[in-house]
Amino acid sequence: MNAQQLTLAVSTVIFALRADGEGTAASLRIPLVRRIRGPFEGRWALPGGPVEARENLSAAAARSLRETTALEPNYLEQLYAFGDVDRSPDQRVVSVVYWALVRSEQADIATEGENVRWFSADELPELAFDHNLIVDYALWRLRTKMEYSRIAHAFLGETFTLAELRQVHEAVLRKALDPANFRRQIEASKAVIATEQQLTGGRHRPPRLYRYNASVELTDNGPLGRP
Amino acid sequence: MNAQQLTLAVSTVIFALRADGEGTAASLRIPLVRRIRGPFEGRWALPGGPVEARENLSAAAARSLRETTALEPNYLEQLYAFGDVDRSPDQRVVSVVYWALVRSEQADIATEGENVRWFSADELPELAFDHNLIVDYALWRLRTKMEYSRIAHAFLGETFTLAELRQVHEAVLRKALDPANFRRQIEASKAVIATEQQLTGGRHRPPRLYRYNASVELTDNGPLGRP
DNA sequence: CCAAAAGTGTTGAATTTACACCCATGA
DNA sequence: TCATGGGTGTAAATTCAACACTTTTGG
Repeated sequence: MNAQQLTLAVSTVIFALRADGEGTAASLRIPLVRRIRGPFEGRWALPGGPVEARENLSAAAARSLRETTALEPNYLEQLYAFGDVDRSPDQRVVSVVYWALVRSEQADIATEGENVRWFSADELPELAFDHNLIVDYALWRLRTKMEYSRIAHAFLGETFTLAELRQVHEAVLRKALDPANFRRQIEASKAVIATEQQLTGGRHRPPRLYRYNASVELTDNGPLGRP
Repeated sequence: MNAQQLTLAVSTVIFALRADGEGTAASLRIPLVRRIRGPFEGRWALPGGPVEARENLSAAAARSLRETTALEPNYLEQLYAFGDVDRSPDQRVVSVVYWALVRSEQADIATEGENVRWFSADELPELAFDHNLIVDYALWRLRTKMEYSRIAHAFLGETFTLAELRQVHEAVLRKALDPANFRRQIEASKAVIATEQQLTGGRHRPPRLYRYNASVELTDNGPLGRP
């Protein structure tokens, strides 16, 4: 192996929940950056860049993410290493891809300009390289993991109502969930702790606010622990 | 990034089910190779090697596995990319690690010599680099996946009895399973097809032989399909 | 009072688990 | 015939899913 022949890079699929307009239900959105040089110049691509010699892979992912979109992820996990010989036309590039979740407030702050734009995760244009496949795989992982872990909390703030938590699940899984059964499931899992506060201002009975139970891991990654 | 500073390698955790002696229950075993140069000279390590410039990652894993142990895996899947800065003392090495399953017959053929030896997966010596962590993670993935996929078939031959299939599960999960309920679970999953043959020679009622149902994928890897 | 979402209760269905029991073979 | 694992039956326990109903607020 040899640097002239092989490059190691990181890329990140960033997910946020954002509503299109007022009153619309939130949907999964990801930020993409426009390529300013070839190959695939002008096409949209995942944020990323080369790995520095003295930088861990996850640090490289967090850095390139900060540099291109100014986002601070709430959750970051390695997705897969993509390294097929022909995935980049000129040189050989092996990309270690991460996926990240950011809070809605974060996503609003994120710079959106000529070269950074948010897209609906289910309706992407044709992207550079094999990035469509990568996003599809990240989406699949997110949806699979939503069903058996607590990652939904990474989309929410310090306190939240059970309806908000349920809406996260509904937006990601794209299906309605029974509020009564959802409540019991969450309570049985001990993933949340009830606070004494409630959220006022709605035109109905004020819901109780909950807090994430820090003694329960977001996900079980076995011996790797929190990545 | 630069070749003098960063090396890309592949390693593989290979699992086989082998009985210690006659009549003993089979247990999970993995082959390791002895390092013949520094760092960690003399220590046992996972088989692997550098990625060739014009070779896919999975091909590199299969090749290095063939070259060091002469094994042909029945199942091969990417595990994780390990790339912490300090995981190798001298140079920076990023390893894309795969895990593989081989049949018992294969494992018997496998060369065992001065520099290749099979170890019980749960009682390993102190290995080179971060390879103990890697094996622990691979074990965790194998055990997790055994519960919701059909990878157990990768340990077995063309035809097998349900008792043999159950013993694979029991050996990997290290717990006894109810034969009656196991049978119903497997039959409900449509993962196997009954043949007309039965296995004679036992000192009891001859069990029916089954065949793996090829129309059911071994595992669901979403958009990645079979790796 | 009414509408709307919060929150509780209840019931039947589906799934899991434990274990009793019959079957077919070799010795 | 007996021991042994193959294979079937069944009932209790647990979990899941659907939905009725009560509560609490704003208007």
